Amino acid sequence: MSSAHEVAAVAQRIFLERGFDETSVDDVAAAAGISRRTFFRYFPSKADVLFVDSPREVERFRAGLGTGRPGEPWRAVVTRAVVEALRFPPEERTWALHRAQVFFAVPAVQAHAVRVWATWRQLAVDAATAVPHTDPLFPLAVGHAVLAATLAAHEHWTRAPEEDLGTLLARMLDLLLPPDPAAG
Amino acid sequence: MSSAHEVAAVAQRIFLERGFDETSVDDVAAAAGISRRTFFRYFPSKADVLFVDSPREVERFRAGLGTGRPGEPWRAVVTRAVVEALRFPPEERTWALHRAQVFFAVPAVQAHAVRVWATWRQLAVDAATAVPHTDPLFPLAVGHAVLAATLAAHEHWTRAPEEDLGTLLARMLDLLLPPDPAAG
DNA sequence: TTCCGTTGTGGCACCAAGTGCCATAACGTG
DNA sequence: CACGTTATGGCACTTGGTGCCACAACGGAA
Repeated sequence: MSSAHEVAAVAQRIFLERGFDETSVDDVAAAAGISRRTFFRYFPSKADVLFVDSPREVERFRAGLGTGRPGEPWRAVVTRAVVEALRFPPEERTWALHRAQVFFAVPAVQAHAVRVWATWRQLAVDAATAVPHTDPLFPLAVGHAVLAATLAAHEHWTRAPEEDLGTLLARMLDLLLPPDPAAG
Repeated sequence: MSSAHEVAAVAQRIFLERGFDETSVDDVAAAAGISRRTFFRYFPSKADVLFVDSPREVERFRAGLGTGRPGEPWRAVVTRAVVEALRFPPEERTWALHRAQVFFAVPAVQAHAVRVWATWRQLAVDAATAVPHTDPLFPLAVGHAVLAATLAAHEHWTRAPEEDLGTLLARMLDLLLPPDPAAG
């Protein structure tokens, strides 16, 4: 009855109404009809409520990075993987937008996202390591570029919600991914 | 006698010896000879101990962004500003390296750095806005690129401390800063 | 059905980070 | 010396987070 997703939905609604810092875990637990202790069994921290879908997105990113066709440029593969991983059905658009808005409004939430970012970055670094390159900084650069582009796209999206997130992601990646190392 | 810098020095030493999460604020306060309450008057949070120099670095970054000579490419100006802002005298190298190591080892510290990052990013975004461009995503991309390059350079530095941080920063910025928008 | 092991849940006590309030010590100025 | 200002310390309180234990719910085996 009270699955993690349902608790997350309740929590996100309250966060939007009252603010993240102004809402205690007890408030969320009470509103969701569970005990405080059970809340912390569902989510390792208060902020993690907003990242319920994260494991699924990470998994899709990992899967997408492995779908490169022979001869396909690595930038295209990475871009496709990111866009596919963060795609959502139209009915979840509002939910995703609200999540992004809370994210950029509350430093404490961004703070907790650091752990999630690390996973993304590591996947991108691993993928870039497989690309032939001479500069040893190349893989790390790709990893941080993926993160920066994702962040930047979401930030712009919260200010221009009518635009398409997938397009924004692709454009940001085009601006931020390092040039092809084979060219140098 | 017990200035903020001295307390910070004591704290960083303990963090290195015993670990950040394993050291309580009471431990630091006791070791520094001040009360717990006074500690929180010096630093807004436990993690902020590691960012004592941050305001000065931010100020140097801001100043550096304003030193562009006429005709000088914007990428060169940004790169110079970042490298100059994060330059330190040789005797502080060990201190800076230790700080970077604690930083990447402890997610809680990275978490708190989000606020500092926001300042850097905003300065870079403002500087990029002044550069003639057509793509509205350009300034945001520059802001996130500066952050990503700084992070990536430090991360690499912690794994290869014999290399020069300034050089690493410049190389990472060269990889991650968007191409000149006037070319497109 | 009863018995039993597993799992989900709640309550309780506890620790650490952070804050507000107030008392008091230190200090320069008249 | 008296005074106001400022730095410090103590105390109580809130909140996030965890460990431990008790108990209810559930499914399978006798």
